Amino acid sequence: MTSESTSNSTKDIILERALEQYMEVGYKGLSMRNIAQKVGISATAIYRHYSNKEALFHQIIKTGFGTYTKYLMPALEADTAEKRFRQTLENALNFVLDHPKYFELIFVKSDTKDELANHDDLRKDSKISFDFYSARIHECIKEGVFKEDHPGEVSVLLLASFTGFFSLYIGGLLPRSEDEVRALYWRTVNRILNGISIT
Amino acid sequence: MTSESTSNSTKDIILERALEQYMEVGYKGLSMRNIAQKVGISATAIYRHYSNKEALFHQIIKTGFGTYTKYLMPALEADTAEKRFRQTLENALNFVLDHPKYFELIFVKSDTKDELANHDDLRKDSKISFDFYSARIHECIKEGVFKEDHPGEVSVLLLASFTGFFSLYIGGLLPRSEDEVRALYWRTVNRILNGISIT
Amino acid sequence: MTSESTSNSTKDIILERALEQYMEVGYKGLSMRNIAQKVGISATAIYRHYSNKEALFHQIIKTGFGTYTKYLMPALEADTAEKRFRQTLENALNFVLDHPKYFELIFVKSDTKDELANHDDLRKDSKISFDFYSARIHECIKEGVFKEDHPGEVSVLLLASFTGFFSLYIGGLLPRSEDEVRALYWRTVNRILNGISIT
Amino acid sequence: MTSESTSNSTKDIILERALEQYMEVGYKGLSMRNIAQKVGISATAIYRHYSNKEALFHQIIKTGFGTYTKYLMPALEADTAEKRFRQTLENALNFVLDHPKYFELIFVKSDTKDELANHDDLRKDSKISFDFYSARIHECIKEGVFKEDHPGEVSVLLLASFTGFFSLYIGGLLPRSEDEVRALYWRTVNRILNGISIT
DNA sequence: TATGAATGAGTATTCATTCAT
DNA sequence: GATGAATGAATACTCATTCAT
Repeated sequence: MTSESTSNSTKDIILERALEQYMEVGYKGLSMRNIAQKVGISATAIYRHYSNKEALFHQIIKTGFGTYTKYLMPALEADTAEKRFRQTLENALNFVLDHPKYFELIFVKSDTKDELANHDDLRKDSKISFDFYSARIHECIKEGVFKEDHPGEVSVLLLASFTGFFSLYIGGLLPRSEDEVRALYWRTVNRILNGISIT
Repeated sequence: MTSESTSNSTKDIILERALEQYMEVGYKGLSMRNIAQKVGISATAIYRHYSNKEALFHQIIKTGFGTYTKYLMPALEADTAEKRFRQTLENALNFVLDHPKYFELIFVKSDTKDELANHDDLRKDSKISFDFYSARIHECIKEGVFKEDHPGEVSVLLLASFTGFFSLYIGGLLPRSEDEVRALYWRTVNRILNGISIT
Repeated sequence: MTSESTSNSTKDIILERALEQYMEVGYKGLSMRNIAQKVGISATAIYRHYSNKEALFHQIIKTGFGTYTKYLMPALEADTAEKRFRQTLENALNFVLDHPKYFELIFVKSDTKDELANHDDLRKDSKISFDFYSARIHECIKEGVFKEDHPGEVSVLLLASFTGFFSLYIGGLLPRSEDEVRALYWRTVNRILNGISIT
Repeated sequence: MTSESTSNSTKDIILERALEQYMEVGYKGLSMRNIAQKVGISATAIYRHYSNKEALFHQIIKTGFGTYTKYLMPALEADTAEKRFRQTLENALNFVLDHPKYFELIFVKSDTKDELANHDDLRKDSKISFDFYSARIHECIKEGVFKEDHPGEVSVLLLASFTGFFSLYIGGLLPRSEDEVRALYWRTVNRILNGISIT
């Protein structure tokens, strides 16, 4: 129960199966019946644990953001801004490789946006992870690791690049082997940091 | 409304409303009833124009790819590799600003991937636009506009960056004003080309 | 146009295709759309020729009875009761072999019974063919070809036997070759006439 | 209502009403809505008991064959081939009088043939009853009850006759009173066994 | 905690038919 | 004679949810 992917209670198993099914078919395709079948309980048993479909979905997103934050946070333990920044990139990569479905849920699925728009608590969770990223970049600029530049816009650039990179990975357009993806990731990071054009 | 995507036949109106609704709720949420209601015809009248829901969706995607390609192609008229590359970026930006829903459909929605997986004709359409992008980058490397580098990996970087940038825009995380987005886009392009770190 | 199975007018072609489709799927499965498609005209064009689905079906049955009667009648030309009886059996067999679908329509399909129940003209057509049969049997008893027996009950026996025989044939439970069926038919007729048990 | 086919569970009631409706309108005309209405439950409640329309129809046929077999089997207890044969005829008659709709379903309806063609288990059920019939006839020939004759062809004759007789009964062409039909049945049986013609 | 029965709204789709052309 | 567009009713089926047990 303390590990982020293992759990034993029926409630947690429902959540896991629901996440899996959601990633396949989206919110509208998410079916209490189908989840129940995968869990091995009756459809109505779910209502013992979640008051309705939306409450269950809400919990899926909440768990996604929580897991993401758990991955990012340890980067704070490094002792320089650059190390904290690079560790954040490493942690984000690990998150995506470990939980591609959560990444997709958080960064890609539009259902999530709708849910964010309507629920303050989720918006707060979302802000935490975005801000973490920005803070690392601000640090780097402040400490001279990056060129003197507009911190918000550099954040945009990096966030866009990494989100895009992961999207390509999720979409199956990058090499499948984890080692290859890791290596390509860091080469891509370096290209972005150093630029690709001649002058 | 004055843009080139407007048309008057019932068939085209259905297509437009279907696209709109698809972007809100995905394939599973796409409802023939609902489309019909928005168009102002009976639910079954749609079948006069599209044989079924999937045929309608297929046409949505096909039109999306077709429109995208129409935006990209004119870049070939420029007379240097770099100009063709920059014009391609410009055209892609215009496409996203003019047709954000088509962008989302093509680059983000997973339903589209399923459809691509099952239909050769769509896969061909998809390949055309991806290859166009790659070809521009290869040219630039070959002609010394970019550093000597692995062309495929530079493609990955650029594709990831722009896809990510547009995703942020679509997701509402960038300034709304078109002028501001355009300016930010080009500053971001330049940062990627030139790098952001000091050495 | 004078032959019972060939015709050229659209009206007749519709009738033929409708009969074919009816035999496959029954009245409820009979579809104006589907008939039209087989004929090669639009669904609504049928209404130029038949005022609605029931009128079309009515004509199918009427044609079926008419054709059956046309097969039976020539038996009257034979010069003895027994010859007329045997010729009637021969003609009925020919009708079934030539038009198995009409046989099925007339003797098996319950939709036909419904239609008969509601339409006097069809009931009259039906009576003509049944009476023809009975009349041949009455003749045979009267002229001593058959044992002195209850004519109505002998009719029942013969009608049951031949209807049943044809049903087995239609149902695919008898040999397929026409020659074999013909031979088996006559052996069966003789067994019925002569009995099968020892005493 | 006091007969052995009545039962009280919703599942069984659905089956009975479905059978009734099927006999009126055939498979295509069989409507889940309509069955539900007759049972007095909502249209969708049926799916709690039968996974879909075909599963329900399948069960109808299966029950029909099962019932028929239950009627025939006790004939085996008689102690001579002739008695077993005559008892089989008696049992078949009882089956038809008790369950005319099942008879029609099994021997007449073409939908059943389609279903048989596609489902091994039903085909097996069907074979059991046909073989039972044949076996009784073979016995009779072997034991000299019938003339030395081709057993398969005698089977055809008898099967055809009785199927045809019952068809006439079902079709309303025979006397309605059960006693009269029983008497006519046995007179017809005797006529078939003994022949009707003079020589 | 869990289940089975049931419901009512909603889904895609087919159909006979009408109407304007 | 024929068509294409459209309609409204009907069909099988799925779904979230409630309730009694």
